[in-house]
Amino acid sequence: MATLPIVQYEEKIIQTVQNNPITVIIGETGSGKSTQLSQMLHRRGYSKIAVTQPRRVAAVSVSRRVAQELGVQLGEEVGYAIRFEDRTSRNTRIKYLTDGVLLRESLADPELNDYSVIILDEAHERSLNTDILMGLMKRLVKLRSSNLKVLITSATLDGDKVSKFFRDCPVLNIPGKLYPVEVLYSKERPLNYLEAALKTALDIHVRQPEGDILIFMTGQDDIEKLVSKLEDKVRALDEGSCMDAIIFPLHGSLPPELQVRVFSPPPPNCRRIIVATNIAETSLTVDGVVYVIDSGYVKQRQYNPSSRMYSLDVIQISKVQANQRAGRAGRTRPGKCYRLYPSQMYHDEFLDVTVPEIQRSSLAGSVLYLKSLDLPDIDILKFDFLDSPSSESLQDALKQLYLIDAIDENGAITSIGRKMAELPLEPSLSRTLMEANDYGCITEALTVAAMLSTETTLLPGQSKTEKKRKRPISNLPDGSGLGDHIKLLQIYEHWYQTDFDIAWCKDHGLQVRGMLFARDVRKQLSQIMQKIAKEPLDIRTNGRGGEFRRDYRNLRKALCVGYANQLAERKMHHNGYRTLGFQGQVVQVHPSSALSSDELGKFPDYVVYHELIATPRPFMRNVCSVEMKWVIPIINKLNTLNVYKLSGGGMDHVEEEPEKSIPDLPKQNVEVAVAADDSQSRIQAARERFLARKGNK
DNA sequence: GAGCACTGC
Repeated sequence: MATLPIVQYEEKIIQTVQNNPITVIIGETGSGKSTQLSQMLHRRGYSKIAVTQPRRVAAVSVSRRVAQELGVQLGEEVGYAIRFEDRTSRNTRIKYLTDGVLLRESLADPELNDYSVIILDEAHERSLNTDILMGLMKRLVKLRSSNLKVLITSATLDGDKVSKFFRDCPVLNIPGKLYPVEVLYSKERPLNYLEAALKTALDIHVRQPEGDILIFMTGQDDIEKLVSKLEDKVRALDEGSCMDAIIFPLHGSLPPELQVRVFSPPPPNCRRIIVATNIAETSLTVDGVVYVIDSGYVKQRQYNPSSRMYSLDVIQISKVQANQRAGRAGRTRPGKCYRLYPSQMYHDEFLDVTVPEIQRSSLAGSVLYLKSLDLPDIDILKFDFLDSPSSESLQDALKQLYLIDAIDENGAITSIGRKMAELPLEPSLSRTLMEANDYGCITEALTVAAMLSTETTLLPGQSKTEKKRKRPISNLPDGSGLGDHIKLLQIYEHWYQTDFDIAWCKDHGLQVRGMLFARDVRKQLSQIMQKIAKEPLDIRTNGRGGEFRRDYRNLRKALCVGYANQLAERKMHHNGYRTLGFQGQVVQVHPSSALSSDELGKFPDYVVYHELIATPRPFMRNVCSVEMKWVIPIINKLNTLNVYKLSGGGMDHVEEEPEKSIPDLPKQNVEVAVAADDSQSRIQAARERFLARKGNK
């Protein structure tokens, strides 16, 4: 432990922290900042220290380590708090927690008076929550100047920029413990990065001394292809001409038991080749990697506020990401990084830093959260972000919140909005719960919200090989044809009737992890709703299967109110839909949907959707049938919407055209690039470069 | 008739 670089800087750190409200600490991987900073400050008598982490596993493992170093029992002086799990006590002085949990705590106590020190760790990852916390901290140190210290720690964060943001606060640089990594570039732009990766990996395997290879690809598809090609080629090598090789795929949708294979040591005289997504960039650290092959691409989800659509695009990585990937080769000894692109491309085309999540997400939830804090000195549109989201994105959030009654026409939070903010859900679902509470279907709405919180984990997990097998399983409920929300509800109720039987999930092709998660979420939501619930929250089933013939009118009505910002109207003569409000988008029901058509083959006239996704064709995912008479009041509300008033008059530029709920001519094309919006256009440019390259093939 | 990177309250 004594060898950690940070230890030599203790005096300097303590002095700086004592003399300044905010300190930025730049410490590379291996500097020991995550485990040591909190202990140093604890030794100097700071009474209670919070350390945020962007990931749950990190909060748990780092706190465990610190408890061990201090020789105390986890949960006593040192503890952690993550969703569903609080291992702290009255004695806890050093508390590791996810940034989301700290945000929740600040809802109950906006001044966070429990803590004398708050450390935002891994700030360079720029998670949505960390960014919001940075904005809040800036204001909090003013309010609590006498008794709060804030530390922002990061690996590669641009120290000057952050220092400037925090009124020129001091920046301390702590060296890391990484070994040197030699970076090698391709001479040419790759025509096909899969082939280039294959060739490079074989080359390393045949010519280079021992050491594992880590290859960064973009997704499951690429990974599976590359793994099988590598296996073929390695098998074809002459016996004894080089050491053995064993090849592992590594990505998020891999079952956990296959993921952990990369942590067990390889057999002797055998090289491991790990083909991974971004998961290996930060979340999982594979020991023994000496060679990194970097495709230069990443798959990233982004939100476009002008079309209100998500897309999942393959884009060029940033320089920061490229260097993070390279660093993965130097954790145990000097390594090499092979970049499958020329250095000129790295220097001229790659963005310096990754576009932060706050500029790639829908902000309805975050804006509602900030509104609910009731900070008198904060105007949402002028909230001080390290990197501000576009005004378009903030306007989009305000419009959405207005349509679901979370804020009034002047942009002030309503009493409904206040209750919504307490629920760890997207605003449309929290609004649905509020309405369901009045319609006597809260227990069903809780289940729907919990099931939707798990998203894809619920769907039958099928790998490539299983895909061809025609699903023999699946006598799962079908949502009575009313849509996916109802189907999810029925599935959960079925599971409930089996007493949460794990085997039942497996038999029906449901992912056990996802179902258990839904159960946890439902429990948590019930606890929060308990205070205001008008009837029991426990699941009610009559046990005779009769409930599956019901029409779920009240629940669908509640969904219609909750999803007032996510409504679509079927086009006259076919099954395409146009979204209602702002800029109508032409979209289709996702083919996996449980929604059924009538005897004429027509879908219902109106549906609500959980999300729009361009893949690249625009689809509504998770839809539910609603009735026209429920929709009319929403259309009326849409027509009275005034963005200028919503933003409290603080909007810099106002659209000249009044908002129309139903455009005269539907827009056929999705607008992707928004000239005024820097982050969107930068993302788009990165994407176009990728597509241009792809076209070269 | 499509296909999904990674987190998190």
